[in-house]
Amino acid sequence: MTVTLADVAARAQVSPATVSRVLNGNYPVAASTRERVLRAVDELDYVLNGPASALAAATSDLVGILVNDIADPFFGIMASAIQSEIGGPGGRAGGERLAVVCNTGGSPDRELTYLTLLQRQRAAAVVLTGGAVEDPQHQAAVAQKLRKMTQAGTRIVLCGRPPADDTGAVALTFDNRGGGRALTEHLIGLGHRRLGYIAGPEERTTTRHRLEGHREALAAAGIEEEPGWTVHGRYDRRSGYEATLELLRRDPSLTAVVAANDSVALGACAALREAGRRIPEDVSVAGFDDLPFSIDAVPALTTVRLPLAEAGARAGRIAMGREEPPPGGLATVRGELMVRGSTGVPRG
Amino acid sequence: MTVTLADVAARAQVSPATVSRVLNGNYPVAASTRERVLRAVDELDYVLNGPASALAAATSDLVGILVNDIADPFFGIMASAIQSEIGGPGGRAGGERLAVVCNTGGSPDRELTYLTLLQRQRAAAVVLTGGAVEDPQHQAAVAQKLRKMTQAGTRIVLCGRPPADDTGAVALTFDNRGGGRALTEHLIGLGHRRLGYIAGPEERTTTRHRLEGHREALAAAGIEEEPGWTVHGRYDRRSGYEATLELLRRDPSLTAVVAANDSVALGACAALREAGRRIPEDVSVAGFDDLPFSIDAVPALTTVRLPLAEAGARAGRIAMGREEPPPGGLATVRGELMVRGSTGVPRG
DNA sequence: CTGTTAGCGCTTTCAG
DNA sequence: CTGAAAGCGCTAACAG
Repeated sequence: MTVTLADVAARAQVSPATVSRVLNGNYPVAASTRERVLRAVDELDYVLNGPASALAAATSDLVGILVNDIADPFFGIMASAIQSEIGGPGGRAGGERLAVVCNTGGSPDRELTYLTLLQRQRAAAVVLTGGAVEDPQHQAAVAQKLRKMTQAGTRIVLCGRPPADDTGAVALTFDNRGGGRALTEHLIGLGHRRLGYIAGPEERTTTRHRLEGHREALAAAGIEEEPGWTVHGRYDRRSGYEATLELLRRDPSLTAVVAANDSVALGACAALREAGRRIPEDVSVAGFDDLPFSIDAVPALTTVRLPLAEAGARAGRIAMGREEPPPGGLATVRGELMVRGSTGVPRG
Repeated sequence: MTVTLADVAARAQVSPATVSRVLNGNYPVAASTRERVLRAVDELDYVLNGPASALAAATSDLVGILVNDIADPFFGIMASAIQSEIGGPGGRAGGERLAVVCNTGGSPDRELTYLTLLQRQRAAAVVLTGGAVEDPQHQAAVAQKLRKMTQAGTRIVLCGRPPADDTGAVALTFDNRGGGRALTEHLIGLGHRRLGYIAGPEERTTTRHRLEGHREALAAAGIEEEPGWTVHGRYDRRSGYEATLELLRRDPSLTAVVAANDSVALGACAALREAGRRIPEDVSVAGFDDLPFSIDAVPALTTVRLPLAEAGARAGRIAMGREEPPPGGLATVRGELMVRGSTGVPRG
């Protein structure tokens, strides 16, 4: 029924091995023979059987990209950059790799299952993006899996994710703590003393690091955080909206709201506006990430720009072995404070 | 070196066949035997070899999702919904399917290559999202490939993409033309007579249909479009910004700007504001899609809401054979006009 | 440069 | 309910 390599060989009057060699291009073959084989492939409309070749060669051309939320541009931008570097279709010739992005939805279980699926497929490489869940049991399970996979020859790169020790994984970490501190220092520098903070989900490394940076800045300035100034939520707009309403209820005298990321900040702006507060005259707002839409907010959002595309591209190259991993297998990627219209001097 | 099914069989003192049956759960096995096998799997830390089983079974558990731009939430939202329905990890038990999203970047070549890769992998199903490129040669190539894949047993669903005849593919199409018309009718109803239009890339079906809807509305109202009122660009913010500047240069008397999508509309707003035009007092702006950030624009964006998540979920279910395809293999999904602050009565 | 020869690790009849 | 046997379609030594 389906055309196999043997059919092509028969038609081209060569051995299966030769067909395999011209298809893989990793072995010298006479030009005339190649010609003949290629013609046969074309005439028969032959399609290589991926599983069969992966089985025989004991490797596959799959590269996995794990993301927490594919609908969030934060991950989309990284995924896009990673993928453009893994030499997938349209990339440089030869390596026809299938970049597969897997959406974990932030669920530890899914993360593990996807890792297993990728392990089953004998993926050539896997890039895990974004913050990790801090549950020790889960982290141990992931670490063990990563270890197994590196041992099996799969290259693992963490992009925007804290390092996983003893796993053989290369990590490009974002300096969330430093960024968070810079942002809050900026606000304090403007004169703010009463700052609300809308954090992400409790158990995420990203959440914790950004919050810690914020608190470091507060502590350094001798500002004591009052209970109720921090609210946890999800990394989305709606969460920012609701959290801001809650913050306003708890302490109407806040002069600034720092959000876990830009989407949350946008939700915060909406809530503030509805509550009749002007930005930044009454309340300053700051985000994190500097996603494309952040500059379009009115006023434009003060935020910390993370070089998502650059980091993703680098992760992709490292995953493909086309770039040397950083010394110690760990590099920290810094963010850049982008001061825009949403933050200003507090009133009064 | 690596643990194989035979090792598990030996350890559990059963035949490889039995282990296979336990693992696939599609065959009666005595509870005690299953128990023993499962224990052995655990103790040996066995991982099924995906390619080997795909080869032997002649099918795989891969489901492909093709998107034009993974960094664009338009696609991210659909991909996320599709994936949640294909019973991937975290979904209902049993089917552990690997949903792989492939980013074509809008390139016809990549699209074809990814399709081939998926074909190679003997993907169980493929969902193609978003507009198609209109080049006849490319469309023929895609159609032929899709036909081949359906013949080989791969289920194909088009989501937000026009139907591909005679390919056996099910299509859930967005009513871009109707949405475009409704939007422009709304503007005309407000009193606008001079409307600029920022279209997407020339060769996309989505672009053409939305533009046609716009022109239908113009024609129905007896408004003659002046040359220069339409500019083509990409589906991103920057493009909207630049196109608006161009539109303003060509005809400063325009009272409304209709954008190809919400991102473009945001760029248009930015350009307008910088040019000192108030929205909507001086110029009304409308988008398309109703992505999450659109409601946060100031003023909030008038747009056409497309039920991206619903359509994606349905496409996913159809791809998995869990929902009956629509009659004739074709369903049209309508958008809903969302009138918000960015459109108003023209001045004067 | 090309053919021959063994498998890769699993599933699946077909018997028991 | 379980085992034995026969490949699935390809690649990779190893000879020539």
